[in-house]
Amino acid sequence: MESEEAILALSALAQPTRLDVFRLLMEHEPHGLPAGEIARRMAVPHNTMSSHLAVMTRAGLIGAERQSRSIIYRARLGAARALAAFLVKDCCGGRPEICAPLIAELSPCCPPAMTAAKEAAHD
Amino acid sequence: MESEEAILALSALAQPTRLDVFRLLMEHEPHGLPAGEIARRMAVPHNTMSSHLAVMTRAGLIGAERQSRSIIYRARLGAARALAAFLVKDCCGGRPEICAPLIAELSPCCPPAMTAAKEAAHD
DNA sequence: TCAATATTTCGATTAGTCTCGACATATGGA
DNA sequence: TCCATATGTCGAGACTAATCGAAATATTGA
Repeated sequence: MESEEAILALSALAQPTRLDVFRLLMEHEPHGLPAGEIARRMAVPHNTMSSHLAVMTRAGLIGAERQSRSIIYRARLGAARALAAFLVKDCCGGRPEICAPLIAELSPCCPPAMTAAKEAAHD
Repeated sequence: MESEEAILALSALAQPTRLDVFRLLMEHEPHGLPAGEIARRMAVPHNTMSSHLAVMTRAGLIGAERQSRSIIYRARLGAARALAAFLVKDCCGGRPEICAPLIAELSPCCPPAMTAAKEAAHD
């Protein structure tokens, strides 16, 4: 991920409504939610939400697909992962020891590199 | 990490100069760099840089310590890790399988669950 | 074709951010 | 104390983002 791309994603998420929308859409993976439903749940006018969704789409954080009259938005989990990786990647270049604790922090909820699907059922 | 705190960190990093400064300071861990040196390297007036550094400090991304006439800034790696974790944490709640790939993505550069405890002592 | 629904675009207002010159503060040494 | 160095604060101008009413665009079904 390039800096310019990261800046887009960071500014998209650096806004309360949009951050909440992204989290909402993450919760609704893989089905997604229609634009109107998102606006209703966030208690934001539909046109305001529309511009927020446009910002997030431009940043690559979400994707849209028309389904009859509705437009279904879905979180792009890969984008979140890429951004998270970007934030700690630099330090890894020369010194893996610096970001190793990140793995440790995430590992409790997501056992790394093994039968994650089964082992994590106790969560 | 709370949303409000995350928003502060995200907006702090959602600006080209500040993102570059953060990466620069990451590279210079654990020694840090004086404010003037940062401004010089980024080719930005010292007062402009001063306000950027203030924003980042307020967001908890960097820390400052006076050393004689200079003020040495250092990246707070824990903040970067916390932000990265925040970005993927929600999905882990119900479905670890969604963020397991993040671990996979970071693992190549940072072998997980190794000497993390020993190496992370200085952060 | 017409009306109802779902979403986006336009336009204007308001609020916030970025930048930098000028000035202020803090430190160390002569 | 006085000066040089290092950094921070203030204030103004230019730019950008957020919000939302009103109008425009798609889609579906009668």
